[in-house]
Amino acid sequence: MKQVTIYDIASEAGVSVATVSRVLNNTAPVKASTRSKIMKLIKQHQFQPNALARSLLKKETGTIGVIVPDITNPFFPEVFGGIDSAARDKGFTFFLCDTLGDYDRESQYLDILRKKQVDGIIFMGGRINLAKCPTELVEEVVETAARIPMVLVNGNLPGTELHRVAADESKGAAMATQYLVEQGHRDIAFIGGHDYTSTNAQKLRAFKRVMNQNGLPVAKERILYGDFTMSAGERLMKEILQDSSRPRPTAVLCVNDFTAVGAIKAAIRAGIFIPDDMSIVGFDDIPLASAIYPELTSVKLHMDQLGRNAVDVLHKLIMKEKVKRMTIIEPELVVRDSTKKLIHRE
Amino acid sequence: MKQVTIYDIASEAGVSVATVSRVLNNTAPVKASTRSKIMKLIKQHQFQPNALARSLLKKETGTIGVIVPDITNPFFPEVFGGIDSAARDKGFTFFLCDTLGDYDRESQYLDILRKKQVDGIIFMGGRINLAKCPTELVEEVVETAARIPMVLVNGNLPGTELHRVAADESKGAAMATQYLVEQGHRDIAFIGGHDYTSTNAQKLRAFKRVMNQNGLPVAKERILYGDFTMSAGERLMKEILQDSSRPRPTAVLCVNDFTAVGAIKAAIRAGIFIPDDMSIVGFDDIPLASAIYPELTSVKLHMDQLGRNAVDVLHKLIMKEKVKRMTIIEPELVVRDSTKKLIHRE
DNA sequence: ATGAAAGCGCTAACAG
DNA sequence: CTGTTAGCGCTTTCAT
Repeated sequence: MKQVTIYDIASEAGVSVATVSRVLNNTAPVKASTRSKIMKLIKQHQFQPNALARSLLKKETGTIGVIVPDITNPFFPEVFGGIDSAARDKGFTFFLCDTLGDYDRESQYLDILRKKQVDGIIFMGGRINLAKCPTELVEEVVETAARIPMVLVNGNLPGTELHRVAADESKGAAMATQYLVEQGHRDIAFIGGHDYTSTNAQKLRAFKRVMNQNGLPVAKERILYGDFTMSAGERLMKEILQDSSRPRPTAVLCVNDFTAVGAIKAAIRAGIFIPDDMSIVGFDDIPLASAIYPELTSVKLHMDQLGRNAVDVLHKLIMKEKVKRMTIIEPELVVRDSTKKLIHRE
Repeated sequence: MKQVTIYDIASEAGVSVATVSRVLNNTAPVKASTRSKIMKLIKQHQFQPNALARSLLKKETGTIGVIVPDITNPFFPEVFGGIDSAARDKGFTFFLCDTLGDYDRESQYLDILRKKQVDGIIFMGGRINLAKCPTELVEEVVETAARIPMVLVNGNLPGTELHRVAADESKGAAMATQYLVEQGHRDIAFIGGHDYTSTNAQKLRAFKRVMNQNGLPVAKERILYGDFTMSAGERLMKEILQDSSRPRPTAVLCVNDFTAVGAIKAAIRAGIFIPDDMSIVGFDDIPLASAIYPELTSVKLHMDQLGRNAVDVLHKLIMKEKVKRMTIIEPELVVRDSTKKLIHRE
């Protein structure tokens, strides 16, 4: 089916393309009768102006590129939801770029998004979550950001001036730890993720700091590393339970909800009651957290707000308005049923 | 920062734009020395050809529009993952259009995608899941599909010739029901979704049919309707448990996993052990299903395959190759820990 | 092997 | 109020 253009409409209406363009964009007054004649033709032919041609000229596409490491991980759809709800009324459409955390794919997408002339980029995951990101990878991002407005969500590239929106994970971990301590827990384990990620580093540091401030020791055996998955949570919890060299911890802080859910499963399987025998805290508060039984106590990161704020910042960047470089979202500890005051047994 | 164009590269290299275009696309032989000179300039300026201009000319954008009703519902990221993995190597990028199940937004996106000249559309959710879809809504889709290759995923618009890829939900429901019956269950309830959705209708019909075939009655009180959410599952399970007019069913078939998870929670809270006191089957097999305790027996719909097959069909449509109008994905019953053989107590 | 020039469909001066 | 025209950045004949 041949694409109908503004020329077809114009000639059929007996006017010039300029006039058609004018009614299309309401960019100048058009005689009512001409206008309605044109409108009729537009309806009749189901004419939709070619956005490529328009964008080519206007140098704006109304499109935002959203880079995520794994859309299958509930964290990111939640953020995306926030992005969408904040940007759709501004008329933006989204390229969803799923990188699978692969740096090469990130690079490719950065290129593609430039070619496609997106108005802005929201970058999540992958290289911006590394405790130490290789210089070339940083450079790439910086160079793209020099040409296209960009905001990093929940990540960082130290040494750069990139705009960021992030949850205060360190504070969240501190809150959770302090809460557990106040519930009477003294022997708390930390089930972490990859040690080369900044999120793991931050949470672990905060955990240790708060334990310290409370005069509580953290044995080396109490720090476990995994890969942020449910099965890692299961495996690590099993490890903890099998360690017969010491009594089991009365509480566990997990690096994210997946890990916590896995840990809970392993515990229940081993006949340990949650929260009676052991308290468990997750991180992120993805929908899963309140879906399981017992409902998970978790540090809510307000993923939707993360998305919404990212759009705010990005939009200002696009409009060349002034924005502050860093936006912090306050986390919130959501206490549910997986944690409990410790009844000292002696 | 001024966008650098093919003209800048050309003039700086002392050649014509045609030559630059040729090295860019490898579309005709270029003298090695010229080529390398150009390449160098491209690298140096970080030149990326403007895809809009190219697409305007070529009449293809390498972009697919993916319409989903709710990216926050794990079902859709899974499908999207399949789409992505099948299409990215073909060089496609994706517009993710989240409609929130709102028909107006669906219409808008259909328009936007046409304007943006996408090469194809994958349509999920909303109007294509209605048991009876209003004619105007059907028309819109048909008209779009007349201009842009489109495939409907897990939905249908009866009376149209649109291409579809769908899981056999009816069969899935039949399998699950038959399985429960074979486990000795005779009093089975069905916790459904909205009665105006085709998915609910299909599953319910299959459920009743199989019960019938086994000579088992289905009391009216055993069919409950909700809205596919966890809280509906909770509420409906409570309702079932509070009905003192009859013994509680020994098994429950749920319209989806969310509902099942909610039902399980309500049951556990009421002191009912799953699966010992009651068997529960979910539908879809989203990741959540295997995350909870007890792990949920569920009808796996192979969401990723749904996505992959949709891309296959769409790609052939785009290439104007022949494709069959309907692709069925076989469901699979995944038996886990939420179901159990019924031990008759009398 | 390379260049000149004609568009792709649209918008935005500039005239009238 | 409306028409003419010059591009936006790129690809592609058609020459050379």
